[in-house]
Amino acid sequence: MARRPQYNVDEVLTEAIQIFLEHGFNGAVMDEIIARTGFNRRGFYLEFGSKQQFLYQVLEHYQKTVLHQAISHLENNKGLVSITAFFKQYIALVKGKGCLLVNTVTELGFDDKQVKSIGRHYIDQLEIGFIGCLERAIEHQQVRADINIEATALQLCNYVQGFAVTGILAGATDELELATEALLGPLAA
Amino acid sequence: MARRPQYNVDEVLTEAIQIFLEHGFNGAVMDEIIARTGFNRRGFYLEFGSKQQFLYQVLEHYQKTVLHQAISHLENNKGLVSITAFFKQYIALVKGKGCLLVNTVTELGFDDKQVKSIGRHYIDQLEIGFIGCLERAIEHQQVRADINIEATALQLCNYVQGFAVTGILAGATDELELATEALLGPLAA
DNA sequence: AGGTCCTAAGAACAGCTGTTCTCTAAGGAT
DNA sequence: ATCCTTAGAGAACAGCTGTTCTTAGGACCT
Repeated sequence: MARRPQYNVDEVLTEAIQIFLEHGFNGAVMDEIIARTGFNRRGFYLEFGSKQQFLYQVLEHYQKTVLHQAISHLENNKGLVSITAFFKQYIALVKGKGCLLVNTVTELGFDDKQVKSIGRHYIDQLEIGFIGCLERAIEHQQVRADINIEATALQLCNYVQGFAVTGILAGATDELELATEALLGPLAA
Repeated sequence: MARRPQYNVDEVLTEAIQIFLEHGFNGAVMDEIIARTGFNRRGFYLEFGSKQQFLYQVLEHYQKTVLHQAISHLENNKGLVSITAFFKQYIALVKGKGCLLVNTVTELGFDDKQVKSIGRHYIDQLEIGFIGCLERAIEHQQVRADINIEATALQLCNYVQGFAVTGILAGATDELELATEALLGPLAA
């Protein structure tokens, strides 16, 4: 045996999230990725193969470590409370930064079918989570019984993507929180 | 005098919208821009100076010729009808394509302050339009009188940005229309 | 301690990108 | 018809980008 790697793949992926958020995929250059992740070129290509395949792993890491913090609330499925908790958490995650998944879809969605597919699965996951919570919320009479669950879930999904964009433009204001109140208020029973 | 240019700046800008929508800013290369716009390199740099300044002009053109088709409905200010018309038109514009302004903000928003500024102005413009229409709608008792106008306008703005993202991922389905019904329904008086 | 395997650092490379330059000829003015 | 300005096509260029290769040194095992 010989020396062991000094880098930690998880730390590399975490730092890469920041880099891609700042510059996009095509705007992020290998020199910066190497420098900021504390990686080295040889190891990088041994580990990931290419910049593009690296992106896929970063996206997966982003979903597991960042987005999951919000989505786990939906998976708890405690009705309206879970939805409210999801939005609160999600806003905290994207405020001032945006969402790496959304940014990647808007940048590469046409050229890269895999990115598009990842994006679709993400939306599906969200929709399923919302539908579950809405069903539970109706059971417990937390929301109006006459809402169309599927349409409302789509509405909420759409809303989430909006935050990802507005989050980049919104400064320190509480625009996002205000908008969420207007969104969830009318649903309540 | 001598020869006149064979290209038409408006046509060039219109074709460029497509190119940037497909590949993003950094992903769109000059060779394709030159080839598809029927432009020539020399004329391009005489006319626009650089790829980046070209982008700003394309964005302006995009707002004037594409987004304005939707926003003009808000400027009509006929209350809820205008808002409904806006969404219908906007969905048609971004379905299967996305929004160039949103794509550019998510790709370059951190590095390019001018792009960020353009994005902010766009959101402000939307918000003002929505507020005007909501005020009118309340006057005419088209929506519930107890809504918070500012918060609802923010909510609608956010929604618009969501469509820009979902529009890329949604295929030929009517997800977007369904979601809009769920959005505007609860507002109605 | 010494040998050996494998890592870190970065030089090197080929291809690409945005931009500039050259040269030819189109076409309006006279 | 001729001149002369300027557009068009693309060659040329410098700098950059992703990727590979070289080299020197570090750490684990015996």
